[in-house]
Order: sequence, then structure tokens, then C-alpha cells
Amino acid sequence: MSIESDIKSTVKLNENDKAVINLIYTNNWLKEKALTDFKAYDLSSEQYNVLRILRGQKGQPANLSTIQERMLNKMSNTTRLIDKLLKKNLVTRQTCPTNRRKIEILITAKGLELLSELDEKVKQSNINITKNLNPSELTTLNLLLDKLRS
Amino acid sequence: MSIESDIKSTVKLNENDKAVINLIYTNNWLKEKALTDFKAYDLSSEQYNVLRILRGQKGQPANLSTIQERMLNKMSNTTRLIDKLLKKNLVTRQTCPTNRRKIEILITAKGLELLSELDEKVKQSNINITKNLNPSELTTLNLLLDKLRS
DNA sequence: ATACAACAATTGTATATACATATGTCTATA
DNA sequence: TATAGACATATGTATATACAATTGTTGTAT
Repeated sequence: MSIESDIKSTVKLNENDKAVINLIYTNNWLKEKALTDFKAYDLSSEQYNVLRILRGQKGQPANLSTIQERMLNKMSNTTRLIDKLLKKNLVTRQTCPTNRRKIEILITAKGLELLSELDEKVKQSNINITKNLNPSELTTLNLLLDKLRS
Repeated sequence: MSIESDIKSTVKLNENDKAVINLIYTNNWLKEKALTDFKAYDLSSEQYNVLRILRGQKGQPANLSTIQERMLNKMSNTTRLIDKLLKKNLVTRQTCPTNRRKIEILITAKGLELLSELDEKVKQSNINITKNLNPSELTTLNLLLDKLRS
């Protein structure tokens, strides 16, 4: 269904406006779809994302600004997000010995375990979410989104 | 820049996962771009959206469920959103005389005035946001997003 | 050595969001 | 005409987000 009938727009939109609205609307549609997976594991999607970033460090600790730089949502409060992960014993946090302004964050064994459980779920969810587009359409979509932001 | 370098991913993503991440990331990118416009007018983007829905009613009152149905973000709390608009005198609210479960919401003159001020800003902002895609690319993007959700 | 700017993270506060539950109203039917 | 269920909105609560201000630390110019 087109974005215009989805939001029951009464006016004809031009392609610029439509694209912006379409992106916002699609994102909300996507959030609803993806949320259920994480909810069962008591993780927000950004918390999941941060755990993945930490796993990507392959044993190297990450500090807050590194994590923030790699997060999907740059706006969220990283300190408090890490607090939550810490409370669940999914990460450890200690001040950097060489620069005490920085902190070093590491994913724990429990965190890695949780991630590996979630990986398969997320993979299936992403396949499901994108099931209406064929491979070449998916590639085109990715190219257009990259180009949009370039 | 591709989504992989944007988020400094250390692993190669398949197109399914990439599309999902790309949509989330693009949405956040977009939010940052668009937010500044509304901030100056002390409106959230959903508040703006609701005002547009009300204007689309062309004088007919809308009730809460109608608004909710047409909102981009179905999850947000419409009652309290209307509270905010009411406090700013951008809408009026009264219980429906024929069915007192319902409420009738109308945009005020002040609301319409604010909207017409914002319209031009939003239009320019949307043109700016989409400036890297040519018309046919924009159309393709819209088609792909519609198809994704279909 | 001292002061100052820059840096990295934390804290405070207001608002937004998600979701469950409650309140008040209407409708159908026994 | 009671009453159970459906409907429409509102409220409560926990968490998330946005953003400003603060704290503590480091580098650097004088």
C-alpha cells in the first residue's frame, strides 16, 4: 500500500515530501516489527546495538565516545545506557588507567552468550522484514539510502 | 558513504540486515536534520503532523482515534499530545454531543497560522534532505519503501 | 608551576514513549 | 430495564530521549 493511503493523506504529496514521510513511517513500521524480539530479552534495540559494537571490539575495550560514534542513534544517552547493561552484568566498566577521563567498557561472557542467542532471532526477523523485496531491489534500496545521506 | 563505513561495522553485512540497519540509521540522520525546524517553533514532529491531519479535516472535527489512525507514529500517546497542543491554543477539544465517549478536536486559527508559517520551512527542509537523489531515484525509493511494507 | 582551554563522562531536568489499567459511555440482548 | 461487553479516551508508571550544565582530568601556553 502506498504511503498516501497508509496515512490517509488528503492531499497529493510531491516526491520529496513523500520520501521523507515514507522514511519516517517505514521506520515506525519497522520498529513495531522488530521490537517484539528484543522485548522478550528485556533489551532495547540500542542496548542490543551497543552489545554488538562491543563484540566487534574482539576483546579490546571501548570507551564511551567510541561507542557513541558507532551507535545508530547518536542522540541517546550512552552513560545511562551502559548503566543498564552493567546492572544486567552484560558489560563491565572501569576507568582507563592511562587516561582517567576515559572509561573502558567490555562485553562479558554473559553478554556474548545473550548476543549469540539473539543473533539468529534478529537474522530471521530481518529476513522477514525484507521479504517483499527481491535481492536486486534490496541492493537498490541500500544504494539509494546511502546516496540520500551522502 | 555506505552504511557500513557510517557505523564503522567490522563485519560484512548481508543485504537484509544492511537494509534494516540502513533504514534505522537513515531515520536518525533525518530526525537530526528535520528537528531544528520544529525546535524553533516549540513543536515536536508528531505535534506538527497532528496539526496537519487536523487541517486536512477542512473544518470537520476529528476525534482521537481518527487522528491516531493517521499518525505516523501509532505508538505515541495521542491524549497527551493533544493536551500539549491545547495548552498552546493550537487546537480546541470538546466532547462530541452525539456520543460522549468521543471528543471533537479542531485546529484553531492560531494553529493554522503556525502551520502556514512552517509549511515553507518544511518544504525547503524536505527538498534539502532529498537533494542527493534525482527525481527518478526518489520515485524508486518511494516505490521500494511502499513495497517493503506491503 | 599556574591558569586556561579542551576533553570525556556524568548528572539533572523536562519531555516523549510504551504499555497496562481504569473510567465513563453506549449498545445489544435477555 | 438491567447488565454484560464493546468502545473511546484518560491516567499511571516505568523507561527512553534530548539537551544543558557540571564534574573531573589532561594538555598546553605563559
